[in-house]
Amino acid sequence: MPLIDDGNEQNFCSSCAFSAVCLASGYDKTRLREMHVLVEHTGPYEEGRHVFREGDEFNSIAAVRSGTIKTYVTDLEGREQVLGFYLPGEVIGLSAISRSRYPCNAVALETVQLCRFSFPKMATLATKVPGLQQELFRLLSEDIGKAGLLAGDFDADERLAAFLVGLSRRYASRGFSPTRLHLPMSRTDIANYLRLAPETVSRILRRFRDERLVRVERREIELLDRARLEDLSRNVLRT
Amino acid sequence: MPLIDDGNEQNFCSSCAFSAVCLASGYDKTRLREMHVLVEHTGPYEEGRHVFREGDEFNSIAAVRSGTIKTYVTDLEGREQVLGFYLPGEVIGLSAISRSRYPCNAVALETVQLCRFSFPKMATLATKVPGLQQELFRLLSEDIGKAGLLAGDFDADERLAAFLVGLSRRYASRGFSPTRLHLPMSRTDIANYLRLAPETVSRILRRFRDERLVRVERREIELLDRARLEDLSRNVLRT
DNA sequence: GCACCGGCTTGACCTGGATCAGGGCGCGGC
DNA sequence: GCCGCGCCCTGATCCAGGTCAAGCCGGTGC
Repeated sequence: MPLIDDGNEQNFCSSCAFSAVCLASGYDKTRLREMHVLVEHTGPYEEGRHVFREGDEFNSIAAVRSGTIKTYVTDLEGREQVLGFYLPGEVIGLSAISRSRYPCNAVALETVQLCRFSFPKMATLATKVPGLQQELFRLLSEDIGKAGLLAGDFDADERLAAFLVGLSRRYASRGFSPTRLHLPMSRTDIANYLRLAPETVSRILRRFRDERLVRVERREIELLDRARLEDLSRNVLRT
Repeated sequence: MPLIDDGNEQNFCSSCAFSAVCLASGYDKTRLREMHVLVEHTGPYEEGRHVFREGDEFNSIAAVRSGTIKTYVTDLEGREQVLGFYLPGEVIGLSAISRSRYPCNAVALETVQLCRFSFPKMATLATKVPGLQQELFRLLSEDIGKAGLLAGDFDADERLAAFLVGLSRRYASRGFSPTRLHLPMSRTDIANYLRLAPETVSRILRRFRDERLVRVERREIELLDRARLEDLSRNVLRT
């Protein structure tokens, strides 16, 4: 895992959430070089390969460059509980800071490339670059809110609609189509994440199709009536 | 709201989560004075009074000194959703950082006294006191995990047991009895927080009582069989 | 081609917890 | 004392979504 191109600003990983920060706030040549030292492009992680496992020592957070990651824990009866999906541009590992061990497993759903950041070095740099500290606080705080979203007592329709709209927005904010999306995860994973049975996801997707809200073909989904879906999910997503 | 006793180290608010940090890490007279400037003791907030409301501009986080705070949001149909309870020593307002507005309401359940910290000033100070930055990162990261706890698909028994054990642990870590506890919130609030109906909470509490797991008298609870309760809640709390 | 396998769908049935309805009890006001 | 009001408890009924069982469909190996 070589350190990345240290002289060439053009090649500085453009999908990393932090590069923009570093460039935007108090950016200068010296600091850019400091950033380079603590960024490491890793991968590819093929489908099914773990990026980290519960209990592993925490040392770095990572931005997804390409592919999709699923995080999950297993309960004492061995059942899996999906905690989240991470798309390109999103940051993984933040919940590990407090206990200095990863509290969950992270596995690649599709071939994944990562931008890995040493967290201790990052924190040190953050004391010198206020914008970076801000960005870290922001990312952490944002995740607190996100985690609570699915905790509410919403019915299955609301959950699934919110899931689709959420994905759509996340893809859209990264420049992908907000209406045609490819689901990188299985129905079972979606169901598990939403705390529903796979059969329920299947049935509701069927109903959404009958009501012309979506078009579904295997893992390709087209959102036909975003307004209605947004409406269904407004209690979950809080606009 | 006067700034607090600036000269006297003995009087420095002992229940504030951050004072300890400041004292532990790179503590010196100058920095202690800096801490004082950004700490403000506020209150009392009588039962039912709001500490902040959804949409209020975010400027400070606060440690609870005494009393209990409930946070909640209201959905578009006006129904309340309880997000959490904050006991003495716990920090409130962290989820507001990312959007610079409070994303929820916070109301006093019993007369509350607060230690209020200007967050911008706090962040600035954190660039000078690495231990403080660490502590902030830790607090934020911790909350990410906490929020996810109740999101799992647990049954009503597991939820209620986890609630009781969780409270017990939190009180214990602040020096209160881990077995005899006073519930500052109503059954309705507990039910709402756990995403159950109040009737369900009542029935399960009844059953726990019949099974000699707890003794219940109005809002006073004694945990009679902690081992069994811990066991019931282990999937939720993950030990 | 065919057989197998894993992911998905569909139907029939069951159940945990919500909902509805009613009643008790402690506390404050008068 | 008595009344009224919140809060809490309890029983009867209902239903969203889970579970069980079976079939489908596309992809892969032979």
